[in-house]
Amino acid sequence: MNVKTEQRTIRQAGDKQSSREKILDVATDLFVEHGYTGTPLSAIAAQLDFTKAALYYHFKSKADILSGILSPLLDTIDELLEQAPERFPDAQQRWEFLYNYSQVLLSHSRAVEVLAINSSNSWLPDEIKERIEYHRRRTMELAMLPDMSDEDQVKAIVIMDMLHREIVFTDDRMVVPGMKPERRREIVYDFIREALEATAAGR
Amino acid sequence: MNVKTEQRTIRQAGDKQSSREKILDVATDLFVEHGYTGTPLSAIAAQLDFTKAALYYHFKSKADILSGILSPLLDTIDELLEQAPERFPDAQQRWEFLYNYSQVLLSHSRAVEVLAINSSNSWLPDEIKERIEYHRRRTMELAMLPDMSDEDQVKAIVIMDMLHREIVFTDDRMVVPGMKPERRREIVYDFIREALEATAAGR
DNA sequence: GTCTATAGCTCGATAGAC
DNA sequence: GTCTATCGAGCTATAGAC
Repeated sequence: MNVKTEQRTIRQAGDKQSSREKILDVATDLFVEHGYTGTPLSAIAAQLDFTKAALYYHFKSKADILSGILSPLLDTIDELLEQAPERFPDAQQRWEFLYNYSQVLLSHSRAVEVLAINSSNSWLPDEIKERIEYHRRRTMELAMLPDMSDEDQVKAIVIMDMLHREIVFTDDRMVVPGMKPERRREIVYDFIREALEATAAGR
Repeated sequence: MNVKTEQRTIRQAGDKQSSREKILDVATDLFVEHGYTGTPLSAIAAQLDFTKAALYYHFKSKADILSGILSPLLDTIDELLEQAPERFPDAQQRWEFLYNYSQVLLSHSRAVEVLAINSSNSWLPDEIKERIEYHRRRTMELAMLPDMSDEDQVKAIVIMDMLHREIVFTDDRMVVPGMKPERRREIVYDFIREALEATAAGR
């Protein structure tokens, strides 16, 4: 009997999640808190009152659990990138894309967090590593406009990084006391959009 | 006999480093590449043609090696923070401090990288965790000016985060092809300074 | 100051009962 | 679908020789 089974995220009412979903949910929490290599399967099993062996019915390996967490995010980004043209001709269309991109990240913010916390990628399955590398390269390309100066390219890169960070670190860190998350997001998005538009004007 | 002992960073000519320094050097490389929990002591020992047991003459635990890597950085930040006033009255003095702060981070950039890569802090010794938390809070305070609006506070936070990121990720990622690191740094610093000054003007 | 040897444990993963 | 039981490997850390 395990006394300490605190629920770290809000589960569905009635707890109708499948075991697979429960495992992914708990694993996400632990991977964010202790990192992937820092989280043994025994910890995931313990929080669910499962045994380690039970996990292997649903996933073929520890890395497979990680893939299960990240895949929905990566799939959605793939879809978004497929719809995008080779390059955006103007700042307006670029911003629309980047905003949509940020919404995708937000809708999978837990998975984004897992990636951000475990920024040493060496233990990631190769397939996942390649997809992430492609996403990074492609979104950077799309953050650029034709004939941009070197200076504005650097700025666009830095601003894109800011956009990524905003998804991950709003909840608990670096927050102005008493400010609602929505308000903060609004301010940051405005700041990002204005800074990006300045790079469009300067070219 | 270990054949594979590639040197990952440039060592001093003549290899006059003490064993302690060698261990810290190699451990830094591996902690950045595979993370702290992802790096066994055997990997550190193997790259030095030491045995695991030999490491325990110089350090009392794995966490102690980590402390050895981080302490010089944390000590230097402590010194800088001791010299700072409670608050900076104007944007000029604030920027001077933040620039000095960035130079400190740069002069210990490998240690900063170790911290950034292992952003899940749960395995850090408590003493180190507390020092880092204090540094983060204090530098954020010092990035603020008196009577700043909420909006400008958020911007200052985001910009400070940008400054941190610039220290860590210049070398290998998100770089404009063919651009020298010095040029990039110059552009980013200018961007940061201008953005920060805008928050001073807006209050 | 570095070694061999090993304790004591936990890891990821598997076999097979129910 | 989850269990008990267990394997072999790898882990941190220690004891004690040299």
